Amino acid sequence: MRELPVQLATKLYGAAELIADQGLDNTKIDDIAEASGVPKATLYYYFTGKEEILAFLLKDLLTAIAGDVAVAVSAEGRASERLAGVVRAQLGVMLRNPASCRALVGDLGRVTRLPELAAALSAAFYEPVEKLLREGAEDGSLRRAEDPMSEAVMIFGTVTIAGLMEAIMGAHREMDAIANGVARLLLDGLAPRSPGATGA
Amino acid sequence: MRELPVQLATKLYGAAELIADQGLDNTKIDDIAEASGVPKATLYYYFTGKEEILAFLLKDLLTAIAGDVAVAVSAEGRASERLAGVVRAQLGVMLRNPASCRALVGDLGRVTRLPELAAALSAAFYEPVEKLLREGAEDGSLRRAEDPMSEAVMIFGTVTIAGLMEAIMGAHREMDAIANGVARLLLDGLAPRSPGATGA
DNA sequence: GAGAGTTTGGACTATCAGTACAACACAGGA
DNA sequence: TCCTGTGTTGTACTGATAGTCCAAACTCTC
Repeated sequence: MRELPVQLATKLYGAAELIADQGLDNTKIDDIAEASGVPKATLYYYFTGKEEILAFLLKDLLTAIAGDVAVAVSAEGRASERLAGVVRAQLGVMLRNPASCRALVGDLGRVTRLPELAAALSAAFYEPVEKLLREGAEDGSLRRAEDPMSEAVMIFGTVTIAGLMEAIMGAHREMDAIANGVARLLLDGLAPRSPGATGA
Repeated sequence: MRELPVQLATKLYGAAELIADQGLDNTKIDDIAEASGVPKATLYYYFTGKEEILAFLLKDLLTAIAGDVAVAVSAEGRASERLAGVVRAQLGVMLRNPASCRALVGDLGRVTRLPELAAALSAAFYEPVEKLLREGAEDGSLRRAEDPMSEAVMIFGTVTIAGLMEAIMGAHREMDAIANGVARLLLDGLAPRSPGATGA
């Protein structure tokens, strides 16, 4: 992939929208060319194919995150506060670039888009866990969540990413070790337990 | 999609491997036919296309998760313990079906597979956050992590999924509200703070 | 104004997803 | 036994489109 002129890069952002809406392989190269105003021949001059175009867009997103995260990491204050800053930084970039985010999942989402899968996911995870969170508030073993639904989503995210990492890397750790790590993070958090030194 | 004979479904699992390795649209229908031993004409008799085949495989994974999670949720014990069980359940299914997991990401991973993106991700997030976790252990604002790398991964997962959810659903909440929710989960965890009622 | 790198239109090719259809298998019911 | 419906499969076909090729033009810089 050749060095990309800025002007051209700018034009490409519109393509993220397109890919987000249709999924990568329902999006024709000619569509991208038309939507971005960059001729197909030029696209092929810079990229080897549409995957590389999407990769460029995602890399761009990551670079933006990298930048903002770096700032947050090296800010003033205790680590716990800066961690909160990191969270804000990443979320900020993502919310400012919804199209790229949607393209990221959209590609995987062509499959997940099917309503039955969304329903399956909800039944498989969100509803049971949400119920669990409520029960935990009852029996006192979990704190009361102000938004159980979105906490259920985050829990799912945490477990899923941890699992994917292992599945992809080829599980070198014991399942129990992973599960304990995840459970500990979810239950106890990152703040130290005893000395009331909770950040932000 | 017609009701799928069990025998046929079984044969298809091999296809997950294929899709995981090559990504969905580098995988030809004819490849899937050959690898699974199910003739192309039969595949089209049951599925409308390869997306639906992948969707079937993922739905299968979700159904398995749903089953095991349901068991964990309705087990005996306090909610916090059962939550740990949920984590184990999901991870267990995922690690037992690495090919499907890889297919899930692989499709998105065709793009992420590019080494430069993996490197970008690492630079953008894992390394800075890992550093942050170490610093937190120093200044006492975060507990000492036994495996900062994998905690960094989980943190990334939590934030990313939360962000994706908003980006996809079309951000109806304020960024700060989301960030606070995420930060609170990450820092304090789900266990109640004051009464030493930590689960599991 | 020469020459290197870039940009573009347009025509071409090769590959494959998806379709069509006929033949076959095999059930159960008359 | 034949008949009918439901799966199953091979094969041949078509249409779309990703990706290639190339020549012409355009834009720099020296």
